[in-house]
Order: sequence, then C-alpha cells, then structure tokens
Amino acid sequence: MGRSPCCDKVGLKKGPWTPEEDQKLLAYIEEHGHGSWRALPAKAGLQRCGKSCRLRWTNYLRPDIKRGKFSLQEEQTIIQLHALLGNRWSAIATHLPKRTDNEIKNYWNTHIKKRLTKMGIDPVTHKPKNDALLSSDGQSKTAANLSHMAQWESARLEAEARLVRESKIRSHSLQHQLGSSSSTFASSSSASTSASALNNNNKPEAQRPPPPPSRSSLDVLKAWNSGGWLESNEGNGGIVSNVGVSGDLESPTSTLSFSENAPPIMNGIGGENNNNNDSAMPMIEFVGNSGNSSSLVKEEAEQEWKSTYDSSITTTFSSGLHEFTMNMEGTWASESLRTSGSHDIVEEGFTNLLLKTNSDDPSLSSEDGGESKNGDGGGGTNSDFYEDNNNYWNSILNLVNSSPSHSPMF
DNA sequence: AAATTGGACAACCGCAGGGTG
DNA sequence: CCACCCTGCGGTTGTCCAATT
Repeated sequence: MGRSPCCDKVGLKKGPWTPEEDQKLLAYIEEHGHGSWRALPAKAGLQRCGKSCRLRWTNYLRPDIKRGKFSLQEEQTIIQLHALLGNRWSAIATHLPKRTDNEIKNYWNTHIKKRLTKMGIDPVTHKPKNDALLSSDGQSKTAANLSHMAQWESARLEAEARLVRESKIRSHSLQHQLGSSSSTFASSSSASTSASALNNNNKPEAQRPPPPPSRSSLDVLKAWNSGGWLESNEGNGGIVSNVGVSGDLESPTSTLSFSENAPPIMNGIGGENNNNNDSAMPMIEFVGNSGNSSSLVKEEAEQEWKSTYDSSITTTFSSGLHEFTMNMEGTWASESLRTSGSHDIVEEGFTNLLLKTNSDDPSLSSEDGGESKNGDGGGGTNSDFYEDNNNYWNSILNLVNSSPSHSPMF
C-alpha cells in the first residue's frame, strides 16, 4: 500500500502538545483551514507530522468539542449505541454531538466497560456472561435479533455514509461546473471566518453530522432493500426480524428505520445538551445536563423512561417497504416481569440499574442511597439478575424505538 | 514525605480503503 | 493496473496526577 512514513521522520516532535503548538495550529487552521494535513505542519511552523496535527485538531482543538464529564444521559446513549453498533466509535460519536470518538472510546474503556463487567454483562456482546442460563427461554433469541439488527444497522450506516459522500461529490462537481473558484482550503474566503463555520467545513466527513435524510437517499435505500424480506415470526409472537430471502440474514442493506408514529421521546428538556439544536443532525437527546442537578435529571429521565416503556409495549419497526412489529409481550422480557409483578422494576429503568449495581462507583454515585429494592444486600438473586438484564435490553429497545424516524441512525 | 498504585485521558500506531496521477 | 497519497478508524501506549500505602 505504500504507506508513508509519517512520524518516522527524524526531527519531528512526538508526545504531548504544548500551548504554543496548539496556538500555532489553531491560528493556522482558523486562517487557512487545514487543507492537506501533510503539508500543514510545515506551513504552520510545527515540528509535527500531519497526522499528529489532525488528531490534535479533531480530538482536542476543534471549537465544537465539549469537554468534561459525561452526563448520565450521554452514558446511556453510549451504552445503547454500543449495544447496537459495537466498537464503532465514530458512528457512536455522530450521535453524541461535541464528543469525539476518541473521548467516547476512552470513556467506554475506563468507565462503562468495567461497570458492565461488574454487572455480569459482557461489554462486548451486551449479553449476560452466563448466557447458557438464558437459552431455555427466548432471551438469547432476542439478543440474537438485536445483534442482527446491529449488523444491519452497521451496513445501513455505511450505505448512508456512501450516499453522503456521493452527494457531496455531486454537489462539488456541480459547483465546479458552475464556475466556482473557491479554494480547496476550507474557509479561506475570509480571515474572519468563525471557528464554528470553519469547523463545519473542515470536519472529516465521517464525523460530520449526517444531513437530514433526503427523500432520494431513503428511496435508494429502499430500492436496495427491495431484494425481498421475509417477515419471520420468531415463535412466541416475538420479535419479527428482517431476514433475507434465503433467510440467513445475508443482505447487508438493511434500511431499518422506525415508525413515524413512534412518540418523539427523549427530547432534551433542559441543560446544555440542548444547545445542539443548531446542528442539522437529528439526534437522540436526553434529559438534563452534565452538571450538578443529577437528582432532578435522573427523576426526569426516569419519567422519560417510564413513558417510553408504557407507550411502547408494542414496538413498531418500519423498514421502508415493510413494517414489522415487535410485540414486547412475547419476548423474554415480559414473562418474568409479569409473573413477578415487578412492573416498577421495569419503570426503574436503565439509569437505576446501573446506579444500583454500582453504587460503590464514586464517579456515578447513586443519590437514592444505593439500597437494593429487594433488600438482598445488592448481591442479587438470579431473578434479579434476569430482571436487570431485561431492563438493560429493554432500554436498548426503547432507544431503538424512540429514535425519530428521521434519525440518521435508524 | 517519599514511593507506589491506579485512573483518566491524550496521543500514537498501524491497518484499511478511497482517490489520484 | 499500479504506486502512492491521504484520511478515517480502532486498538494500544504513554503521561500526568491524585489517592493510597
């Protein structure tokens, strides 16, 4: 592949960036845009390789980066998206504005991963570690279906990214035909270009918020999707999965999206998370902010979770050409809950689940004292274990269900 | 007070893949 | 078609710093 040496060059600095270097990079990009990263260091007077400059910019210097602790809501989003997308940090980052993939990845590795492990949940598969225990009922089936959904969604995301690229190329060539003589350097037209505008232009494509889904984009996806889907009822009246003609989920072109009738839940109610409205990206927003009102935030979030659950016993998926129905009644989630009469456990939601099982975690300490509802000292019985994991997957399903129909994700 | 440990996060590494001449 | 350039991405390492011994 003829990989270029990049940082192998002697004389190039590595390691932490100094404020002076930051200033140089910032000043240069603000004035000229980054242009070619490879050429940038020399032009900016930096003894760094272009790659290092790019990383510094995208992970740290970009003006639209939000720093500081992750809010509970952001954490929930990360967990849920990770359950669907896996270690696709860049894809996850597109749903968390102002957070970089690197930041999310780090947070996952240092915080969430450990916590899930502690809960007995495999952070890779998001399944209970002892999956054998679940094989007797439908739980693993549901998990498998979610895994399939994730695969489809993965493919769909890639397809959408392709479309974005293609449309961008088209618009560029159109501009070119119209005689646009703009520089290849972004934002070079004015020295007073604002940092945010500059950022939009310079943002790597994959990290740019996807544009509102255009009709044509969806149509293309639909067309791809027209290869034929079977609606396969997974016994028990359970989840209806998208299965290719051959029935083996071989098609990578899922257009899984969600019913436009789905309630527009999880919109931000307050706090800094709502400052992202200027973004064209239809995102999943949660309640609250990253700051100090966690108790209130949690309460509101729980209300959101509750209403989500109540209103989505029947979850409808729309796949463009087909509508599928996931009847929560039939899944593994419901039976034990009904029989145990512990609807409040469901209502408790994911936040408490995390908090409850990790009340010893100082970084996310529980305000409710961390006492186990069941008074079992926090160890948890087997049924608690299942209920917790039911909640876990329910929360993911709820996220899926609640995603607005125009979400770039679904 | 010094040494050690561990967490957090910035930065680097190297592969993959698209674009281009 | 090939060689190279460039960028995106995920995994890993390095560094800093606070807590603990």
